[in-house]
Amino acid sequence: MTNSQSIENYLKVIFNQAIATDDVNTTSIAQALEVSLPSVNSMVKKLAGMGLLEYEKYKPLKITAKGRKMAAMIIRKHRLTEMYLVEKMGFGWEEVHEIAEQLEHIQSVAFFDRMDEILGFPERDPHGSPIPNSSGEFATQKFRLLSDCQPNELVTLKALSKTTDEFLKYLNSKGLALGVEVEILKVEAYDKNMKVAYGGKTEVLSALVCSKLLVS
Amino acid sequence: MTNSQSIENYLKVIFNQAIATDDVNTTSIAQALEVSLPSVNSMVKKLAGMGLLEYEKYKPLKITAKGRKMAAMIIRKHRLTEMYLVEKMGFGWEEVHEIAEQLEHIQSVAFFDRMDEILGFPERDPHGSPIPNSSGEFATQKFRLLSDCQPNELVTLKALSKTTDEFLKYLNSKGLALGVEVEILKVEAYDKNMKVAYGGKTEVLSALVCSKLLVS
DNA sequence: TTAAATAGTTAGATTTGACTAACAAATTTA
DNA sequence: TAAATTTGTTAGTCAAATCTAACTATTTAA
Ligand SMILES: [Mn+2]
Ligand SMILES: [Mn+2]
Ligand SMILES: [Mn+2]
Ligand SMILES: [Mn+2]
Repeated sequence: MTNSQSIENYLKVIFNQAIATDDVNTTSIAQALEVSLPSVNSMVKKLAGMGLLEYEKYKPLKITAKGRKMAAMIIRKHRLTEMYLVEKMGFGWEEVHEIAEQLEHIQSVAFFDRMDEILGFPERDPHGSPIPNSSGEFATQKFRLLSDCQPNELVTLKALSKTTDEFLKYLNSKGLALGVEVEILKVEAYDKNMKVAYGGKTEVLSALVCSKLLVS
Repeated sequence: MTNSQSIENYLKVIFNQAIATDDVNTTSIAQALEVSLPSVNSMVKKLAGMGLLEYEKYKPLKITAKGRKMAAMIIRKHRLTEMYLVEKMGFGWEEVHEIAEQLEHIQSVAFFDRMDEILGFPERDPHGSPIPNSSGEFATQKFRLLSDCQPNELVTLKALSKTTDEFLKYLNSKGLALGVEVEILKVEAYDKNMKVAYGGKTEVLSALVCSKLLVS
């Protein structure tokens, strides 16, 4: 095999960080993957040798077009899997990430293309993140943070940012799901807590929660 | 992770060989996995250290109850996957083995139990091999070889032995599938070719083919 | 029943992907 | 701007899983 799981996991992290900040630093990769800095350093050299990154000592890393393409295909597999698990196998959105983290390394284009077909070529995964198509292209539409919205706005929950299974369980307990319409009633000046209304009830959401909800 | 893919692949091969011959030898493992004898030797010692095998220098290997149980769970994952790919994702029986070879290493009991449930707890995979249940038990019903049948017998194709994707494609081309009723018309004394009738036509099947078809 | 062939083992090397310890460069802060 | 802190690199080690070469035990055949 030319690509190990390890290589794929590094590449995916680097790609995701590159979306946010364009150039990427070693320490943040180490944190994301929970490995030591020297491990990152040596893998980065290998990835550069494979033409997936540009690397110069002490300079920030840049992902190449080839690296982006390859990363997009891994993310495609991850997100299609999550969507398939939720839509076709009855898992909850809080149960699928860990399974997808493993399935994304399966080497069978046909397997994922079949998932895609069965799902009707979805553009977003169960958490609202875009699913790259089989050419590696994907929606770049940006949503607003709920925490940037003002009182009296009426918005729709579209996606989540930096989600964890625990956060998803919290959202379940509050009846918050993608597509829910939320009206902002009041923003507390002191701590930015938001009083909101949705699904026929009112709730108070913390600033932390509001900063992870993407709306339009 | 306590079990690597490599460990799982060895254990599965050893289990399958143990079904056929009770005790297993190093060389046949090496051939099945296409690795060198020393590689097998060192892995066997490791598996013995894990309590999955009994190993004494120069003696045939024996799989322990613990080893059998673990192997059965891997085979369960493999065969459930094959069944799911065929029944729920529209793959042909000749397309699923290689994908299952990878998916069998996914560490999520829930994922495979959900497949099992969706499939209605099938007892056999698309090739007629028994699927262990979630406790590791499975049907041990033995079928006859078509090559052991006599003229004028009417039998049903139930399973395949030592199948490959190429053999499955050959069966497709001949319209042979599990459940097909086959009547033996004549056995050629010289080369054991069989003249058979099924699906409203007659065909001549070679001894090689007949020795891979399991019937009842 | 010895010799030849086969099967299994040991020793030592290699690759991959991790690690720690030590150090060097870059950045921040005083 | 010099010192302190943070970030990144190098060197060297380790474990897992593989290999080849050399050797030993067991089995088969002359
Ligand atoms: Mn995910
Ligand atoms: Mn992964
Ligand atoms: Mn198979
Ligand atoms: Mn496998």
